[in-house]
Amino acid sequence: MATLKALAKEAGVSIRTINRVLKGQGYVGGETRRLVEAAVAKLGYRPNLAARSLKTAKSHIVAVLAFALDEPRVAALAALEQHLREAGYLVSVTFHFESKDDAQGARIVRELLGQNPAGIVLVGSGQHDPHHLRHVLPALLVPLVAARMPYVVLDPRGEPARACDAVKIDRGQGVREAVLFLARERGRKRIAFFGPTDDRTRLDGYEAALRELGRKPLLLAFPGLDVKAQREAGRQLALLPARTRPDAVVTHADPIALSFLAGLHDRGIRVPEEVALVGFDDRPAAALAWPPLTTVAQPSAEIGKTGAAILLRKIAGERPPRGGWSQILRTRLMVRETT
Amino acid sequence: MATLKALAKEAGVSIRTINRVLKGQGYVGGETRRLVEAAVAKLGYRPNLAARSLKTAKSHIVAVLAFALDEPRVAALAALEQHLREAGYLVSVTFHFESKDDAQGARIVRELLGQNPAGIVLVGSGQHDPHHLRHVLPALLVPLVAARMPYVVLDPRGEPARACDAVKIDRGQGVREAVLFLARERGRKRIAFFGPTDDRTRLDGYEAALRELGRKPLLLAFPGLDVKAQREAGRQLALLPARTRPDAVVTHADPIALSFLAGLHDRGIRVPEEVALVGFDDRPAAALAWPPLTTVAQPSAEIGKTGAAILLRKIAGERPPRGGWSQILRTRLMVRETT
DNA sequence: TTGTACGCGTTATCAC
DNA sequence: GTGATAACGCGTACAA
Repeated sequence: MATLKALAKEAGVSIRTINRVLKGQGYVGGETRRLVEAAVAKLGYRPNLAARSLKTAKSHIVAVLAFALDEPRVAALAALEQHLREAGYLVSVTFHFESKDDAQGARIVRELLGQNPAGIVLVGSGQHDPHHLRHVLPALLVPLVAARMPYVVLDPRGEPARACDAVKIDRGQGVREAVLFLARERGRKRIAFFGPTDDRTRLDGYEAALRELGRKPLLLAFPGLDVKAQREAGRQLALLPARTRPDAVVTHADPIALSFLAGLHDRGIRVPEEVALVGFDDRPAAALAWPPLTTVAQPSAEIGKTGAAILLRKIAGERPPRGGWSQILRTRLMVRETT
Repeated sequence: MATLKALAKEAGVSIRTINRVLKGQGYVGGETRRLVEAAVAKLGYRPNLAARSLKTAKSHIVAVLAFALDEPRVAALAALEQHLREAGYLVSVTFHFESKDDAQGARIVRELLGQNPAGIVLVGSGQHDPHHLRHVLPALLVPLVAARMPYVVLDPRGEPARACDAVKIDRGQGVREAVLFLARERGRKRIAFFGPTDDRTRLDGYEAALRELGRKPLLLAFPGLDVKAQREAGRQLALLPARTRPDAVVTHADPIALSFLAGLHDRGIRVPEEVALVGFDDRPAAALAWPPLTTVAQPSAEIGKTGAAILLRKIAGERPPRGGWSQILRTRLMVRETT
């Protein structure tokens, strides 16, 4: 590969001059400039980034540590990458999907720190993993903070046990809007919630909305993340007499909504006529369901963009703004055919 | 960050000795070794990878260029990353989702080459993009080959117009197995195909299976990738008299199958009793559909693993084996409730 | 406006 | 066994 020295020889000028032409700083004679540019084109010169990094003591790599990547997260990651690329950074991705082994996570963070990246991005866990929020994520943050490594967490899906700089989604607000939509636009009277109860973010929104409506919360028993059990829960709904049966169900996530929906179909309950249904996340499966699932969409592209912006400012050494770096983004209700 | 020099000072030995201890090559006195190890632990020494890359003229980065990332591809990418990580490489990812602009693709490849990565991985387009296979992908391969950059294409979803080293899926075989399963295990008599006809890979498998069965192909008119039109096609099926109506439909991909399924539901056609249905890819939406969709699964983890193996051997400078680097992997039929 | 020379941290060659 | 030391390619202070 061509080096600056070879380039200087080819163009018959000094390295310093080449440098000025490439950086576009300072004045260079027009003829000299043309000579240099011709040499660059001829030799196909590319700066050696390792040498540059060594000299400037700056890494041009931002490391992403991903604990789960469903489609909304991939979209967020793509947006993040695009913005960081425009700022001159290369994005590396390390996958750590089996989050059960806490020690391995620590090892991976150590390895990432060993790469001396300019910053680190953590992309939160999959759907509903309290263990991750309470133990895994906080443990990983400690060495980052200790090393003063600029970092940002993308959508931790809940409240981590340790305060951190993150781009968050206002899930409570999303659920609240969905409930109010069902009550006001669709005239539903008995709006239930189906999902884990140890994640307060969505439940708070649900309860807030019911308070606004002057109604009592209606929590369907949630059997856990087992798909078959969730489908069975949908079937059970048919056993309730139509008069006391919920006429709308807001769920914790799209997969949960779709499993529940399958149970409703099994028993011939008509959706949305008898029971309306709302998911959360707007995964591809939601739009492809029958009927297409109304769901609360997270602003994936904005998550990535905001995360990139925060990270770049932290890398630049800016002081945190009042209230800290974290930002909370709004969701959007995607109305389809289950409501 | 601690350097070798600081380490040498701390341990009271020369840099060369430190190096021997860290690399474990040559003999070092036991006492000296302990001294060095203590210093490493105390200063938290991490080798500067930029300096190492500069000296060894080897990059430790493998660049991935992704044109689309649905869940099966993310799984493949995760497997690829894990294997490359074990081999000491860092995986960078560049997203290029808007593949319409061919010039931008070329620019991104130029930029990636500018990073001087050890190798490059191309992760193929989304579902059914003939333009990508005929023009975009071949155009991107040219500079890679010209620069003698080790590369591998992960699952190009069809046959690119230009021969390339790739991990491929035997889609034809997958479709063939699905058809034979429907005929032999499920006793279906009129098995139709629903999907684009300009992609021969799946159609060939379909036709081969029907030949084996001594039957005539039955191609449903395909309206293109518009979801609503696909759903309408499902509705149209109801208009056919039950005696001539297909009793099974094999489709080109899961999203297409699910849109078609919605149309069947709209008209009250029972699945699988009246019409069986098979998808392709095993996306999350397939398992979450009602009824859960039988589909042909691609071996995502194996795709990633195989891709990593090929790339590592190309990076190591091995000569291509007889028949070239490319490998074709088998699919697996996931039998669920639509058959 | 242009040229020279040094140092970044690592690796590896060469003497001792 | 161990210690100096040169070189990788780039960026820039300093000199001309």
